[in-house]
Amino acid sequence: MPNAFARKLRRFADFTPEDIAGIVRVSSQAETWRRGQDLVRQGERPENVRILLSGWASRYKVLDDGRRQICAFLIPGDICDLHVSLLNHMDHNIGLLSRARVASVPAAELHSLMERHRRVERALWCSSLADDALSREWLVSAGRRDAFTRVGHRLCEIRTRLTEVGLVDRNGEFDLPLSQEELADSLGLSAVHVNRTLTRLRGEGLIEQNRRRMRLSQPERLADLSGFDPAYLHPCGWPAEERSTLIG
Amino acid sequence: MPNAFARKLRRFADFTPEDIAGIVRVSSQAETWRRGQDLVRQGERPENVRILLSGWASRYKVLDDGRRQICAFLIPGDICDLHVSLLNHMDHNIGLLSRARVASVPAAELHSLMERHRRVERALWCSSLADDALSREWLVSAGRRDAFTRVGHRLCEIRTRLTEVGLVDRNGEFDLPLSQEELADSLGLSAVHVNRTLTRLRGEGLIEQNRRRMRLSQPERLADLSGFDPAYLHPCGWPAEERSTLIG
DNA sequence: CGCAAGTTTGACGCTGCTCAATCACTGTGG
DNA sequence: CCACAGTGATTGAGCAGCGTCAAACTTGCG
Repeated sequence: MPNAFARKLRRFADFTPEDIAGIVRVSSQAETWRRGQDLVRQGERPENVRILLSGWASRYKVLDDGRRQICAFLIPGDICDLHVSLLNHMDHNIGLLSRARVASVPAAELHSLMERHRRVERALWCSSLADDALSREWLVSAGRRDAFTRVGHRLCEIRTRLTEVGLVDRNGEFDLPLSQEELADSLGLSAVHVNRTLTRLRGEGLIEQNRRRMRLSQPERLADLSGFDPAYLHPCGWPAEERSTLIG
Repeated sequence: MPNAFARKLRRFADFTPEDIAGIVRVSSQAETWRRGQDLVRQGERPENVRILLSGWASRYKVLDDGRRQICAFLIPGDICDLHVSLLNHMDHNIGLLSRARVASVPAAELHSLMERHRRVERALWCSSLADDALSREWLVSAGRRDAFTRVGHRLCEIRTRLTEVGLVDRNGEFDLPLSQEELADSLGLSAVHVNRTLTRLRGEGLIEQNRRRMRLSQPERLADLSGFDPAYLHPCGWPAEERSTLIG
């Protein structure tokens, strides 16, 4: 599979080789960005749609007093903003959490791709819906889960998402390029409390870490303890029996 | 303006009379529902797109232990799920917070409307983007605002949304058909603490309530105190100077 | 080797939760 | 018309989860 973007979309549709070629063509112009840079800032009206080919990014907002809330993690294959051309301005920032390769596609080009390849269009909308579902689940965590289940649930979610794009290795290990503060800002917790919670998870034999590598030692048990049910990630855009009839 | 749905969409586009007629046609078949009924349940795959013509509804999820998180309020004119046909299942419930009139539109009919009236299609996507922005702001509240600013911010948001669809009267009063528990479940707080917070807001002369009528006595001050900036509601789908060139 | 950024740990206290009792309001049946 | 029940609002007491502050330690990087 040519690149992360195509790999991700394939989750939502059975593409023809022409579909794939179209996807790869629009996402071939990539630039390398550094950790800490902002792809887009609040209030801007970007010209292009950005696609993450490698590395992590986040949507985030900053309050008056400097507190920050990360609203989404973007991982390889994710589109940063499909709808750029419809908005009058960005209501949040998109910042890079690691070094990353980013493709920049003029909105018109993406729209024309969607016109010519309806399966691609459908896959893009599905992926956008999956993002909405993710966002709802983050709200449930922030609103109604305690620190322990919040952290556990988030780790399960990340592992599942990374698995889908082939970024979890045979041992179940994956790169997690997040500082504890960034994780905290995504969960609505303080960095100190995230630290204590990770320590506890480690102590209970649920996770193993060194450096920026992470492994969930007992994924099913952690999922159980933290109420993680991957259904909301919509692992497939539509029921298997309809895959062939609905597309095209 | 014929109905709440048309009134809402008009915010995002300059429609022709034919556009309006199309909108009204698809949303004319409405049924009355009672408070407490669920329009759609988690796990279902609904056939039709639902549109709220009057009354309030909520998207919500329930955790294993019975705790509930409301992820969105739907008010007159809102579409409950534009994307129903793309999903393999609902990842949340939609429940009615008050008696309501609900139109039920076959997905195919809505799609055909969108094909024939591109301004309507565009308005629908804009409204869907505005919902995403709302959802992000709820996450910011749940994650990073204290109880006082959380409640104040939510009240400002509700007032702004209701104003946009003409449901705030000359005195600034509006119907708020929410119990304190429902408000709490939307904010990630306990009902008791929401009660104390409302009492404080009342004590500071920021709000006035009786029964289910609400009035923000000093809207600007409350907005200021709670960090409410309506920009995220995307009051207009695109900049004014581009209204005429982008549509159609 | 040395600085900067990130992690870890402890102490302390506040915000917001839980439990529980009381009060107010609305609708119901006798 | 009134007693009664059920739902929601209000208030108090007690407490715990999590935040803040601060210091020590570790790791990454030039």
